[in-house]
Amino acid sequence: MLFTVAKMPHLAYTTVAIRPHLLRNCNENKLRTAISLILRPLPTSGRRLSPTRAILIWMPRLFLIDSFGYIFRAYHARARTGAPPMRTSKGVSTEAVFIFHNMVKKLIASHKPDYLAAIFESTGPTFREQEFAAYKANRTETPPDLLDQIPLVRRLLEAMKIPVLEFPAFEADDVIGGLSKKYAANGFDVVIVSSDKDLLQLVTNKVSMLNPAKDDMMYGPEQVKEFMGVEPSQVADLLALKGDAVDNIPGAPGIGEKGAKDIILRFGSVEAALERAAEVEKKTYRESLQNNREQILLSKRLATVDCSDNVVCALEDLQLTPPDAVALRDFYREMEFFTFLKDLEKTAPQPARVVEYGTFATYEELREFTGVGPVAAVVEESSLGIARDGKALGGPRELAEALFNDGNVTKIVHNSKDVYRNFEHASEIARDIELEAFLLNADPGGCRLDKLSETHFGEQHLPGAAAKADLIWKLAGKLGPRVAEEGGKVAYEQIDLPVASVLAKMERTGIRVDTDVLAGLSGQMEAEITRLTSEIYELAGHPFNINSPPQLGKVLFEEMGLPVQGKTGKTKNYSTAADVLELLAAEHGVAAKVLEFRGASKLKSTYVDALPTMIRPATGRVHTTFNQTGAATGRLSSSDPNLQNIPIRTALGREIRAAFVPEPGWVMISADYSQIELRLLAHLSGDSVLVEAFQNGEDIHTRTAAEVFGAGLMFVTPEMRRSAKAVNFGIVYGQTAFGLSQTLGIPRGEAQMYIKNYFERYHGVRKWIDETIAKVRELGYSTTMHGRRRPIPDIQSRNSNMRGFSERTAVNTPLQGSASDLIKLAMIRLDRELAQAKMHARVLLQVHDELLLEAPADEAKPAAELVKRVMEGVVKLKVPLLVEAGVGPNWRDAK
DNA sequence: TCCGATCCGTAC
DNA sequence: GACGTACGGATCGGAA
Repeated sequence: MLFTVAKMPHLAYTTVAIRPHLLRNCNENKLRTAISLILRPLPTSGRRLSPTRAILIWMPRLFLIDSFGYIFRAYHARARTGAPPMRTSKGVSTEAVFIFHNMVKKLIASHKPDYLAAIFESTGPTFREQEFAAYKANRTETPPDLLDQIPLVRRLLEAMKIPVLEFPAFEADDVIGGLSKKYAANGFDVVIVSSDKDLLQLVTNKVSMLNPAKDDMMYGPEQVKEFMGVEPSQVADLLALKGDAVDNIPGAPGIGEKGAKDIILRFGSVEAALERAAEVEKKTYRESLQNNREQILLSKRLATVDCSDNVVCALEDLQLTPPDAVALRDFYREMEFFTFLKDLEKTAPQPARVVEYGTFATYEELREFTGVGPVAAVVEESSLGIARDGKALGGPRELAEALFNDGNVTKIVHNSKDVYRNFEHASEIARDIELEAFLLNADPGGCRLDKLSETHFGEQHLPGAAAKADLIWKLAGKLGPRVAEEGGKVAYEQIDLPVASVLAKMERTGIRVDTDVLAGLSGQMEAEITRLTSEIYELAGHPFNINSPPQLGKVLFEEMGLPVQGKTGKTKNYSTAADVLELLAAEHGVAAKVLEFRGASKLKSTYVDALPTMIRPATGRVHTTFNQTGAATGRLSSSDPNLQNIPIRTALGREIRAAFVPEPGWVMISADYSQIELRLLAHLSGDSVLVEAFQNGEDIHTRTAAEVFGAGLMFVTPEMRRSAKAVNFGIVYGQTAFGLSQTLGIPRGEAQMYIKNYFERYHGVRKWIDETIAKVRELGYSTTMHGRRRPIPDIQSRNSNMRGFSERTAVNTPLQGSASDLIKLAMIRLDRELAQAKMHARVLLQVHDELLLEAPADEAKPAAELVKRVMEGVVKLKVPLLVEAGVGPNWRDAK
């Protein structure tokens, strides 16, 4: 919390941190005075100082309300006076709610907590009751009319947006103990709001207690000592001896308040007192200590608050937020708290925007609404929702098509691609808040509508199309200005928004799959798998599930005694990953067979058998879904099915690509960028060697081999080129020497040498990497060539693992993300040019650096040339972009 | 019976 | 632990 101390012209602009415990029982005026004493006037001779004010910074403060304890005491305090209980006209008891509400309201007004939570007792037995059946047995039975008010208090807290914490088997005291210890250790000032003296044991320099029942008395360590006569840490010891009637802590018979205090002051603790009981002069005390050892120790356990890290709650959930004015108003009405109702209307004359819901049944009725200005729109299973400015309507889904086809209506949606996909003739959509949210924070998963509602309004939204449309409208108001101010506008307007309709077209088109080819492969693989299965069983001596890594691990490493190469991450099982099996292949034939089994099994289950089930009967083709917000770098992702990971590397896998075929009489065209990320690295870093290599049209891996191994270009062997290729890939991914040594199967020192040589030759790259990391560290986010941003907060982390990860991400994102921007731009232009040229060729898939098209055979040549021209000419870089395009009867052969 | 975690492997 | 970005199948164990 910040506030300005005015009228202190002798002070320069100064920041002071104040811990509340230094200024207990201090109001704002006293605080100002204190500050003026703390700050010394700065010399003003010679120059003017401005601005002349001081800013005080409170440490963040967490208030924990011992809710039930407070309600209970407040209720009985009133009952003792004999005053009539407070009830509504319908006879509902409201007194405790009223008292609690006043307390919380006053607390917020006078202390302005940063974080606040109301703690409740859990239902069910706590560990204290399990240990000592009589615990709290003396406590007055909770009166039923008080009990009935507990749910009302909870509703009040909900309306005030104050989080309620309750955990099974933990008393409120223990929850408070755990939280106060944890957050005090994290630099918070914790204030416990309670009138229970047991809790004074939690007080430290960072934890204080506020007693709202005693004129907001604030207890710090000194006040506790004054009040209790012992240190806060000795409060439990004190209670253990003197006992507590309310909680039915038995204590030491014959030792009362005075005796307990003396004993604790003298010995320091219960344990020490028991140890040295013989030294106690007074006979009753001495004998009580000597004869009641177990009971006293039990008492201490009962009186001690459990401060272990016992509960889980997210800090951000505890942040104090403004109340839900609408819910609060309704609640006040129900409780007949008319004064509060008036206050509420006074302070918030425009009580939270209330949505006016309505319906429409015909397009004419819809038109009345849409004719006025932009609308947020959403299509659900059977309904259409539209909204603007606090008005939201719901109607039949049948009218959605007319709405989206109507070019005169400005539409704002969440996920425009879906609309384009579902409505072929949809007019242009003005805004897509999913993409806006993604451009602001490239968090896959964080852009879903429900997530956005939670993030921006901290609430689950109502179900129903009208409410959803209202939510979209509200979010649009929040996100739009930010995209403009905070960057990402170019990427949004020029790339992500326009590419949505292109992607929708691709999804609608789908791709033809030759099921005969797949059926043939399936049979072939089945035979292979059967053969390998029996061979592996033979070698193992018995059958087992080869697909189960734990079972396979047991067979290989326990039964067959093969050397263990490593353990898996979480479960510490034997690793049976491919690199491990490759090492084992030298030891035992079974490893190679398992590798073969795995390969065939993977291909069969993931692709060969799965793809035919994904064919949509209506079109006879498979229609993937491209996700524009699925990858933090801005890449697309593909799912249901994923057509961006169809095999190509192995011969058998490549056969699967032969099953992707064009329309009869058409051909496949595949066009892919050659080394686009390395070309972008050359462009962005300006490294002279790299730039020159690309300008000269050299083979970049051969060139790198020559540089790293200090050989002439003519003397680079295939082996050297292979190593250099791995180095080049590693650079893009921020590889370490360890990673490279693993990839290449060479000693780490050798890998380190490769990397060292690389950076010596490509020193421009080294410089760019360093500068890129430095920039991300400064800004907190990474950017692509077109201004797409990806937040990378962990780059400041003290954890070197996290920091290293962030640094690699910081280097990789501009490369991967810019490449992704470029191919999306190319797709947008290609779509336009194909239409202008009135060609029938159409884009089917994008696989990061590749576009796959199908075209009538007679269009093959011009279409392939067009694709190549558009992709290569998408931007002008310091190095040329090269696209390799091929035509063929299927995907495999179009290369 | 369903769901999430884990391991593993496919793509760029 | 150690190479960036994804998606998905099989298994397994626990929750419903």
